Amino acid sequence: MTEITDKTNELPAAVQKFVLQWGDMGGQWGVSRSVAQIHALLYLSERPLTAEEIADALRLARSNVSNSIKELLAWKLIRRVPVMGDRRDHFEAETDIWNMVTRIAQGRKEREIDPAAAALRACMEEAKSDPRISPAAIKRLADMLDFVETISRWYDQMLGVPKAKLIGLIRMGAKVAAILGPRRKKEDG
Amino acid sequence: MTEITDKTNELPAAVQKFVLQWGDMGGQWGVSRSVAQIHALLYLSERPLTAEEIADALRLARSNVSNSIKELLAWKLIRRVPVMGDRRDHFEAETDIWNMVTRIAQGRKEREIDPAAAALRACMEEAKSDPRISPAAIKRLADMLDFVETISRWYDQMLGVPKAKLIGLIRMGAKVAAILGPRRKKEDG
DNA sequence: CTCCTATTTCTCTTATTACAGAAACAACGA
DNA sequence: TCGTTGTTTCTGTAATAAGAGAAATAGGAG
Repeated sequence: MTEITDKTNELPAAVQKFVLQWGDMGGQWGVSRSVAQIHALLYLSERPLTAEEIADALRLARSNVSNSIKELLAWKLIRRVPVMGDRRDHFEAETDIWNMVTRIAQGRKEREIDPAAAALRACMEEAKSDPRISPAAIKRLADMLDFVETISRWYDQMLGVPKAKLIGLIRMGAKVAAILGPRRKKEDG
Repeated sequence: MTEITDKTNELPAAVQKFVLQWGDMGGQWGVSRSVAQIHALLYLSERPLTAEEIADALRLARSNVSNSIKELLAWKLIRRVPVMGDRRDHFEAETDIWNMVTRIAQGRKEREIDPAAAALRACMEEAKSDPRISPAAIKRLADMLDFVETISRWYDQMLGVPKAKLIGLIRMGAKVAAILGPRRKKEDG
């Protein structure tokens, strides 16, 4: 590598804006900024990039990129792709947004909802055998548990629906809402 | 108040566990731990509590409780209730979980999804007038924008559906999934 | 006006997290 | 056995967020 790092290789403004915005959004959710930024970059990249290209483009530490890539791979939001004549690893993003979100949804469910449900169940057990806990409180715990389990089940069911149908279902939202009689169009006070 | 603070007034273990767990979950989401804990406590409490009772039970600073209460009120997850013969404010939680989640969903949409969509639109505009951005990248940005807007619309529509019907819809999830032919029940390997 | 209650605001401390940068380690091919 | 590539681990640091505690403020009720 005898050539000097070329600073004119900077990202186009629009890409940069997207990367920053996406990274920031990631931060507000559970994801680290680096992870989200790398994902954004790969999502907009035409060709697979190496870890070093990523580190260079985003000015991140190589180690950070390595770990973030591992995380993105675990989420299956990016994949390793081989490139002819280059021994280095290259990565590209999943470009199908619906695949992306189902994967994220699945991951978040497993990592957040399921453990929460388990903890709730434990609370319930403990509460039932504690005379100090009022029946009302027990009922509320039960309601909560029921809710969480209902949602959990629903999540799984929806994840089982083929992508195309799910998209249709969501795009049909307006009709579903209308059929279910959201609020009659009379004059509302 | 001449009586000594009675340390035997501690929360039952099950309640404590719930409060801690809930507070922790809040942290993983966007909510501060205190806010989530206070909400958990009120959710299980039989009677409305004063800010000081809350501060005492959770060992939080009074100021912290005050601010957290304000936040919970803003989310409409708790409400102020008057108590006969006591000038102090008392608070109780919304106990209907479906109301709770619709309020949270609405809030998060306004605070997170809508701004993200706006930022994305801005990126799109900028990208379209930048010759360096490949058509492929533009397409991906467009896909993303379309997705976000679809979801945003869907959110609004679902929030417009009356609670009871929404519950029914979700509980029916299995049937919906089945009708949409998730994967035929033949013998799965 | 003067208690009592509640809210609000400040500052300070602590806890958490993200990240850089160095270095150790593993795998593989020439 | 070296050189290349990648992963992993460690340590320090900077940024952020949360919460404590004091103090100022506001509003009623008597």
